[in-house]
Amino acid sequence: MTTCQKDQCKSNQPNSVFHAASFTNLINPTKILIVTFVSSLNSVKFYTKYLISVEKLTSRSENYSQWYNDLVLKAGMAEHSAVKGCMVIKPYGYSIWERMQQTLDKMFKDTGHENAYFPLFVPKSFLEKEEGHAEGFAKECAVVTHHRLMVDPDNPGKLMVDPKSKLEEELIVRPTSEAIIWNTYKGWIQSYRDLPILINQWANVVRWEMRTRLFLRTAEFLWQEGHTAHATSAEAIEETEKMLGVYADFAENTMAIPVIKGIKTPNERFAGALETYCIEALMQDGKALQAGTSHFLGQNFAKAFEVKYITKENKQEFVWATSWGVSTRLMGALIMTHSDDQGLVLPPRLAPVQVVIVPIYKTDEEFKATVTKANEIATELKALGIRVKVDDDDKYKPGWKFAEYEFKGVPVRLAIGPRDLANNNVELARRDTKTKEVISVNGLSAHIQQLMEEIQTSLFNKAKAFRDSSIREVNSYEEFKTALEKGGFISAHWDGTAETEEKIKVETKATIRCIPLDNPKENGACILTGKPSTQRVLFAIAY
RNA sequence: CGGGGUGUAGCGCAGCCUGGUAGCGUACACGUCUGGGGGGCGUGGGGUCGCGGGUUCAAAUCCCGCCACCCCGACCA
Repeated sequence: MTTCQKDQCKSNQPNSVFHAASFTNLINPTKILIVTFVSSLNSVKFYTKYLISVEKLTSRSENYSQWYNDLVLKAGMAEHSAVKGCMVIKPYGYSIWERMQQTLDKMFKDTGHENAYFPLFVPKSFLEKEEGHAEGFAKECAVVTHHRLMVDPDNPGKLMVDPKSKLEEELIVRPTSEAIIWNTYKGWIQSYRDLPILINQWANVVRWEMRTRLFLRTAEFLWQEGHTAHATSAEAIEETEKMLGVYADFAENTMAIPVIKGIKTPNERFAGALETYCIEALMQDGKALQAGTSHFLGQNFAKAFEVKYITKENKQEFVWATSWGVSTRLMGALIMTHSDDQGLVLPPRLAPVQVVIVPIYKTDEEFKATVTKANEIATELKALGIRVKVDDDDKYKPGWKFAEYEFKGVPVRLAIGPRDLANNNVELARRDTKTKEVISVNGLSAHIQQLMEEIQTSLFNKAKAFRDSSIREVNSYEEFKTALEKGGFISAHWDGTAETEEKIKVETKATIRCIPLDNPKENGACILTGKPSTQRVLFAIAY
């Protein structure tokens, strides 16, 4: 029985990534290739084997969700692991994450933060100290109860949990680190002189989600979590807002993803926070994605862990806290913001390879000549700090390489053949616009350097135009429901109650994504209850 | 947890209904002709058919049980 929805596909596997393979005994079968991918970073060459499929993608209009999945798998970003809900981040995907990390890490340090590392395990008694926090995370925790295995006496060759190794107290695999960190801060803080503490941690966390999606929601994910301690409320709020600004800056300028800065409603707040600030992005399918959060934790954790300091006036005060984080989920945002039916589209600032040069040749002489020229150009580009790769691999044909680098989102491709050599030209192809032009080698590197900026900006502008055109103001519940079908953000009045928010969520699946920070005050009537409202909020269906 | 699927070569799949030599494509190896958008031809290697029982002279195929994963929903960054 055919359940796959793709046209003509006979697969009975609805999630089949490889549709063409289901065209039994027909043309265009699945192709999977091992290619050697070479990236040059700081003169060091990394050779990595990638397993890549080169068959066509499901189109976005056909099935957005499947397009996303196929793309992540086929572009070699990540794959499902043997562990349910956990993914393997593959070298190409990880190299993008590394670039994100590097940029963010510098931004954190430039704003006065230092990195540290805290334990993976949180004793259960720590987690339960802050009540709201405990309740919020209780349902999704991995729990360590024993510390030893033994050979099963009844089942040779099998292991069993040694019942004698039961822990006195269960350890929770961190879903986030507030508890263990604030327990630690207790020992670090006595006086106002010890404040502020501005620490970031790069780590993995585990949240036992019922349903997972590559990058967007996995049981284990990589992130950074900042945890700061301050003497005053005002200082902590300033920190919270500052880091939200860092996130917005990073999303927009490095990832080319436009975001809306805002605060969450009490319903959507982080468990244990007094205020949750967020950046919200809009994906191509009209669904919103929370891209980062920054929390003002008040004195909740200080009180729970009894973290006090002595003021200049020799008085005891509880410490004020913030925490903030972004995760590998941003990888999902990156893909769903820019990529198309031909594969990944990467902004130059994050692309592991920014320019690929493909020599085209028939004879050995032509090979030597084109590769020599390619290397000359590459040297010039590298001198300008551009990440460039010359693909002189003779195992693959030019056409294959073109398709391959397009799929992997390399921003610019140069092709050099005998014809170009004769005319001192190269063929330059842009991934984002899919345009090609033949241009002179003279002044090429400067042109490309400029082009990198142009592509970066162009991607952002394109995404922003889409986002801006997807914000719709409505003034009635009927309008609201109609607008929801189109996707995007909906700007509407809300009476400010959790009941109304919940009812709208149940009836329409839309949630309040945020109350934008720069929101103008405006009197109106709640779209559901008609009660007075002083400002619009942004609703959307979210990932 | 509810609903729907799938486990057969590295990957994608057919074969199962109607039991009888494990097959196709691709990838891989070698040869050869090729080479400006995913090459052609030829040869070759590669398998605990998810696991455990049962029926049978004989099980990938029929029966029972189990496991795993994927997709859709509720929960969440």
